[in-house]
Amino acid sequence: MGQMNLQIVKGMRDLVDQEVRVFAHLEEQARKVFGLYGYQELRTPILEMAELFVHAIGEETDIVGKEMYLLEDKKGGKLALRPEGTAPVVRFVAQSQVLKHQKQAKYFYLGPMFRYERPQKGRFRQFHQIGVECFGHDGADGDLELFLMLRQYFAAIALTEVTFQLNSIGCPDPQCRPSYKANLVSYLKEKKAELCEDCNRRMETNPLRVLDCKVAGCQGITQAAPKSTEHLCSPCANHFSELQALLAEHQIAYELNHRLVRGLDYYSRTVFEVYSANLGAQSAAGGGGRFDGLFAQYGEAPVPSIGFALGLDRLALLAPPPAPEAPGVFVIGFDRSLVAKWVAKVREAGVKCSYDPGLASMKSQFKQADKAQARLVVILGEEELLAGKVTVKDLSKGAQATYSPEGALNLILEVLR
RNA sequence: GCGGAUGUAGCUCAGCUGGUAGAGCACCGGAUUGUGGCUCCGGUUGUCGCGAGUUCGACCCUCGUCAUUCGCCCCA
Repeated sequence: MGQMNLQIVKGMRDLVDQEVRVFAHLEEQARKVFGLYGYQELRTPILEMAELFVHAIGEETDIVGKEMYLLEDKKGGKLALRPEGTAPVVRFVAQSQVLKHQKQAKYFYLGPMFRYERPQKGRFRQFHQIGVECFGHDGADGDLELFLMLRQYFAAIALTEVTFQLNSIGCPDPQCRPSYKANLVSYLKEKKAELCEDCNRRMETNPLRVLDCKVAGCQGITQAAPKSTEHLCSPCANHFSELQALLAEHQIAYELNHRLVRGLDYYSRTVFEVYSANLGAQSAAGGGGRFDGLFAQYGEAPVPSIGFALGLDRLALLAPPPAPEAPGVFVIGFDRSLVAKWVAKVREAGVKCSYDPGLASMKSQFKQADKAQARLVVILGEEELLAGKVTVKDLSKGAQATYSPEGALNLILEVLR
């Protein structure tokens, strides 16, 4: 047997200690804030029927076409590692029929998602999202609630420097998005020669996508393109202006971006993204929108719905790290059993405690205490052993004194709890 | 799937048209024979990503391969 290749799978990563604390902190704050708004935590499986995502996200999207992790179970059932969180939540709501006995259902979820993409800054094949979905209410005040909640959440994690971008892409009514799309396509066809190769392709497959092309030449053209918000049917137009009025009323800052279109097929009306610089090419830390038509795509009775997802890995790059872990005690000595006894005693008292199992030289043990960022050092040397006493040194002050065993423990509790 | 950059000590990196490797930090020891963090002195550390090729000789040149990273596509 040769040397095993002990290497993590491409696009996956191990999170250790501080990194885990950052994630845990972001999750904990989400639970707290979303809970205030009446959202319940929902944990869905990581595996779903592949079909679920094909219907929700759209057959021709890259996510379904080439980025899903697909596998078969032993009976040949086609499964997928979930590439996003909305479809599973919708599946749960439909399957459990919660809306049969309540008007609204509000859930948040957090956990890993999987897409087979080329990794780069802020993008991994296993990535983590925090998302929320609100079902059963179609008013603009429902949209507003998400913005209020996001604002509160960003404040809770001390995240500044983010901006909301907002747009409305209308609904499937023939008077609305389809008519706008036709309008847009005919405009784009006139400019065909000036658009990049990709955009010429997108014009056929997904014309709205031309709007967010990054090529400078295309941007110049799309700047002047017809805007979706100017071609909304009147219910959609009312919804959008109502939302803008509410945002103003609650002093939520946003930028209208008529070139904002979201990647997944299920969105309708309100779409928005959370932007930040400092994310390299991945400037979006999150995004969401309304998806009133998704239930119908599954052959279910329609349910007005809206939600968003935040990229946890990206938030972790942006948010200031949480407070470091509380310091503890380090026990130093030469007598194995005496050291072990004190270590146990301090830990049982609820204070973080470590020691050098090698019981190296005093100097070395002190260095380790410093490195472990201990606040107090319990010294069990020969003098202490003879006198039946304990010396405690405060590393932050450099001062030390000798106590009875009881006195030492009291001091530790006083300083560190 | 496509393009660019990078792979040398535990970490961050240097290494001159090719002559078989170095710095800082870290680690260990000493100055301080019971005391860290600062300072000074000394010491250890390498299949130079992997595999071929060119060459008297390759960390350096060629090709391949793997990995990382930044972009494109797409998306959180």
